[in-house]
Amino acid sequence: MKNRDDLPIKATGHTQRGQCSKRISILDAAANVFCREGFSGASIDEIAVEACVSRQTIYNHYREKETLFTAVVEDVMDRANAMLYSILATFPDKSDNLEDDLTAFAIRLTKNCLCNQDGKFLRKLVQSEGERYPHLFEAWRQHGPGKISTALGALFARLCYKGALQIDDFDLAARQFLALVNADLQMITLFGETPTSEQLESAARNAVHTFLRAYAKPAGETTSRTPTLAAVS
Amino acid sequence: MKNRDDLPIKATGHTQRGQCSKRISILDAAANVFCREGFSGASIDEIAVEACVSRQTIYNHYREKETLFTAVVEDVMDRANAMLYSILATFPDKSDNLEDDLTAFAIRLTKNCLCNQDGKFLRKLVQSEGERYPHLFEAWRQHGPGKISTALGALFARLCYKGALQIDDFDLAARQFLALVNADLQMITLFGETPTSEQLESAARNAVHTFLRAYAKPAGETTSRTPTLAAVS
DNA sequence: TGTAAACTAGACACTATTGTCTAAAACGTC
DNA sequence: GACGTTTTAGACAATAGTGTCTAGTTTACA
Repeated sequence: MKNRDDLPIKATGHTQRGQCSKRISILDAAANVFCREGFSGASIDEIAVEACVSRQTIYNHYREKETLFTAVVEDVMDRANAMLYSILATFPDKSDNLEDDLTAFAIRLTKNCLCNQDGKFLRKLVQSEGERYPHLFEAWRQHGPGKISTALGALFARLCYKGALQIDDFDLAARQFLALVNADLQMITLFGETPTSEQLESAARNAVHTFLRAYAKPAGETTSRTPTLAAVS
Repeated sequence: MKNRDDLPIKATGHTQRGQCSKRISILDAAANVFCREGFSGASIDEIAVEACVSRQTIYNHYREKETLFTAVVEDVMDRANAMLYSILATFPDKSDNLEDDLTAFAIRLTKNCLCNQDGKFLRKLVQSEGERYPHLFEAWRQHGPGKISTALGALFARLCYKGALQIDDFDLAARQFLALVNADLQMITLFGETPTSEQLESAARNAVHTFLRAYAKPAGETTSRTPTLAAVS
């Protein structure tokens, strides 16, 4: 709903190298509108206005609405995946101060991946259009949440090897870690709101605290609390 | 997409008391179509066909599309809330065999509330239309997930009092219990699929096992593992 | 069997949207 | 400054959807 006069700060118009900047502002605007209105609720005209671009330009770049939609989804997915792996790379690898380190990691993860604009977009769009475009989100399913548990599980395994944790099933622990981090945030994100820093921090602290209650290796012991219950099938 | 010849088993047409059965089949069909297509993607004609009802009948009962939508949402919310509280009433109140009892409870909860048709509908619709109709879903926010943590928290408090658990913050524990139960199911439900019984059982077992690792009171002890870390703000 | 209500099918006006086309304008580059 | 490309604004047909209206049919019920 931006007026075409108040050019946004981020290069929109004729200042940047023209060819590329149009595509970018179209993708950005389309992501916003698709996220806000859903696929069928979004109109090309609305996207054109929000991108400060004529409607015809959109049709020049992306043949039709559906092409634009898939381009937007792929663009967001790429960005989200890149961000996700860059955050995963900051997983703590030493085991002193584990609670603080894990909490800080959880905050980074939620702030930059789960609760940012791209995360919100993907959550909404997968939920509302996932059944209609199964092939489109298959990549996300595979490389996004599908891989994140495995990748995170491997990182937990490393911590485990260093003796800090006691985990039977690494992937399960990773899924539960993510679930716990989300426990306090779901209600907020479900309504499209963005959690405050305080909420993110509190959620992360609660999650890590409980996670460590379940999975931390007791101080001096080597065999400890019911570790033989052979989790999972 | 039902043909009007193969009258569904559930009373649709002229057999039941006519006045009410039309409303019901309209609400049912509308719920399906809204859930499948979203608000703007759903067309009245499509709903009419799926309800085996003429379009005019829909306009007779519900003045316009938006009225129908709110009626559908309220209908589903009422049903979902009733089911939720009836399941909450089956929360285990004795502490022997706690792991099995909690697991069975978690299965009941997921099967009948979180993963059934109404649960899917609410998740999708809150996500896609929640921002557009904040007033409409406010009731759900309050009485649905808002209350469930509190109610479940109180039930955990009872178990705690009986000496089975050791919990600092009951509401937080309740949120985490729900989050853990969902940990293995999110990927499935996110794409609109319905988990199998095996998946529900496995998810519940994993969740309860970890939950008890974090919150079970160690067998003989009275003061135990780091209980003084004063959870939560 | 008769009456009032509910329902149906179809036509209808109106609006919104998609996607195409065209001529003019702006732009980058040499 | 000239050239080719990109962009723009607007008109345009085609389609789909909403909501209204009407005339005829079916239903419920007494």
